[in-house]
Amino acid sequence: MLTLQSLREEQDRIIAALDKRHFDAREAIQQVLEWDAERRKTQAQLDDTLAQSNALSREIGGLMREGKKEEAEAVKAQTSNLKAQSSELKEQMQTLETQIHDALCHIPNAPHADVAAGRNAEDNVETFRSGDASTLEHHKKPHWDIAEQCQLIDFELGAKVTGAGFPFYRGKGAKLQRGLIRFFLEQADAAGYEEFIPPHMINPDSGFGTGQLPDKEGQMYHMQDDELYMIPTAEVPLTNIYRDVMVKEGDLPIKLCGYTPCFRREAGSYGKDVRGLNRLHQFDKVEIVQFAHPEESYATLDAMVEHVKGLLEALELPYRILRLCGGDMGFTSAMTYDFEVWSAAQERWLEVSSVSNFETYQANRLKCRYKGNDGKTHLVHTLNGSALALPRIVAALLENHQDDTGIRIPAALAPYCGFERIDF
RNA sequence: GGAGGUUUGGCAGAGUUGGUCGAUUGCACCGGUCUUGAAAACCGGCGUACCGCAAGGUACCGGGGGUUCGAAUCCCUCAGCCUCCGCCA
Repeated sequence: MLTLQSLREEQDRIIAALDKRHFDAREAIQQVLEWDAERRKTQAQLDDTLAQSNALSREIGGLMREGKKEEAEAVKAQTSNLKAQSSELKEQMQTLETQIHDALCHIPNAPHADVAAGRNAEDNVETFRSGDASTLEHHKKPHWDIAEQCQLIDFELGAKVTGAGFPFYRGKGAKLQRGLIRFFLEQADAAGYEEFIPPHMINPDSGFGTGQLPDKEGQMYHMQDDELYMIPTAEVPLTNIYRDVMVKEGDLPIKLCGYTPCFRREAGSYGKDVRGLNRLHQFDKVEIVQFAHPEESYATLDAMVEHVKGLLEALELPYRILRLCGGDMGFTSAMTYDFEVWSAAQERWLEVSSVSNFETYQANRLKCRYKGNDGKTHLVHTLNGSALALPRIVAALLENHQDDTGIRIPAALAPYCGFERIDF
């Protein structure tokens, strides 16, 4: 969430930035600032009351030690009024703090100055495209047909055993998954990201830390008996490693990566968007995460974008990069680049990666800070990106590297799969 | 799942018959003296957050709640860790 300090100091800038999301923050911010002023006033009163209580208690302590019991009793009588006062003030404080917190939780991150205003995906800005329109393939067999024909993925079996959106991968389909995961992890490793295998379930504190809770509660699978959530992305456990941690300024940037399955309820999705591998309830992804110095975080974002580019180049897939407009960005992000690969059968672009800088929005929830040269503590900037999400990559590989007799596995990937072709 | 123990500031480790304890001490760390430089020694500093222009105040000894004029110290509850038992990949 945004910091109170930033709301106080840069109210106008934040309101203007949030306008780019078509989020009118004027009223909410006004309200928060009012509550905050009240909170500060209340705290001053409370602190004062408590200070008086403490003074009397010390006095009583001194009198008791000297054995002046009656005098002590007399002083005790004075405390009851203060006690009632302070408990009332405490209650007021708590109410105000809760109100402020709840309100802050419902204000999205302020987009970076370079982010375009805009309502939806059509307003996103293409910042890079591999090749040009003439290099795009068309009229290919859709990946769901190939997956069935070559027995790579069994959607119906998944539907029987679990439900729609939980496919089985089999044979070369399974090996392709494993090969891609290893390929992505090795690339991340080479780029200096430390590999983790995190838990696949998280507690509510972690869900709050990265912003899934309370805003996206319904998107996660929830184990009610144990109050745990299935992770929607490795971002959540990886980023929460540094929840409530004071990092050393010299240790920044911290670079982590990890492969996990990701679980998403995807409530409300339907139609062609969910066909085949387009949208699944469980899918595999390698995630990269960085904790960066605020002054470096946009250079870091660029470096992460370059990393993902390298992966798509190696897979020889046609792709483009979009800088999302305000209206299409996630709640917690200050700037996001989406990567899309071409589906030669569906003849449309499929999102395979999202790389974001959250600035201090997550760090403020996580309380992940460093002590600067100035001796003060500052929030770090957090960033993450998919590198990469597998299903749509598989779809794109099957469709774009298709010829009359089968599928060619790109040379960079083949060693990880153990085969160079999938024959029809 | 059952029984017992335990949880203190970056780490180690005091403090549990409630009362100058936000907390002794050591290490680590930062600054200074000394030194050509370093080490050693000595001196000083050294938790976090909030309120306040400041002086200063308030809160925090795993989390939450309670008893009390007053709690790191007593009670309840939840969680983590350790030991033993049970069950099991």
